Amino acid sequence: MNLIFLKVLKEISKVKKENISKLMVSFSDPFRLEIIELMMDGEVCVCDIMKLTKLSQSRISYHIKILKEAGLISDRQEGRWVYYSLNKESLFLIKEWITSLTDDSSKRKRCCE
Amino acid sequence: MNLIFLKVLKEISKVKKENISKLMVSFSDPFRLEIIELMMDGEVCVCDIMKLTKLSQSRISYHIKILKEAGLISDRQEGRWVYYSLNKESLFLIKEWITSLTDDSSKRKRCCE
DNA sequence: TTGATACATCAAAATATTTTGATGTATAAT
DNA sequence: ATTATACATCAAAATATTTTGATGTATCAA
Repeated sequence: MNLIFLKVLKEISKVKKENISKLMVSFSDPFRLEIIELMMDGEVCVCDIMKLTKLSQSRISYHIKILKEAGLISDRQEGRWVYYSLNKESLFLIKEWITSLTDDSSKRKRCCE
Repeated sequence: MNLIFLKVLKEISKVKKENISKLMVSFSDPFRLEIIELMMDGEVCVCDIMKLTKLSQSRISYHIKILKEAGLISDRQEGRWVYYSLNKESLFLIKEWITSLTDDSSKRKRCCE
């Protein structure tokens, strides 16, 4: 493995980490969690979310934007409506990352004196 | 199933949701992600984290506190040192929740007109 | 073409989180 | 007893996120 290859590898893991970070941020707001949970049952439009949560329209749009930029949801326009749904791949990415955290660690100590 | 039982169930799911929410918040900061990843390899003390990340001591303590309050990490004192490690159960809880998001949904539409 | 609906975007205000530097507490070594 | 180390806590400042209300754009129906 040469230096350039290692650099590329590092870059990839950095990108992935940034992905993870954005995904996690998108989970970090209780209203976004609510919206996400609504999407469990399939596609929803903003108007659905408005009815089911009593959040204001622009507030929902704001949170939707965060979710979209994190790559957690996809959208599909149909006439005046925009339908949003969860991206399974993103969820899989997170699950993978969390799994990597629990994978049998060496339990080595690093500390100090 | 009577009403009280349903109420209790709902309460439990609310508590769980609050747990999830806190856990997610604890993942939402890039420095906390770094700290978490350091713990993958086993226990670490604040001094380890200082050496490995160049974050200031009080800054690390702050983030540690967030992680602890979310129930994501445990601590164990040994003389002057405090060793922190990941709680596998919490990670499992998140994984479970994320899995529930992907579990085959009915794809029903709710919308509008 | 006019008006209504669905949603996005924007800037300002409100609110929350994070960082910093100082100080506090406990343990341990001299 | 004094000093040094490891870490926690605090209040103030810096920074980031969220909410609000107004306005903009596209689609559709009358």
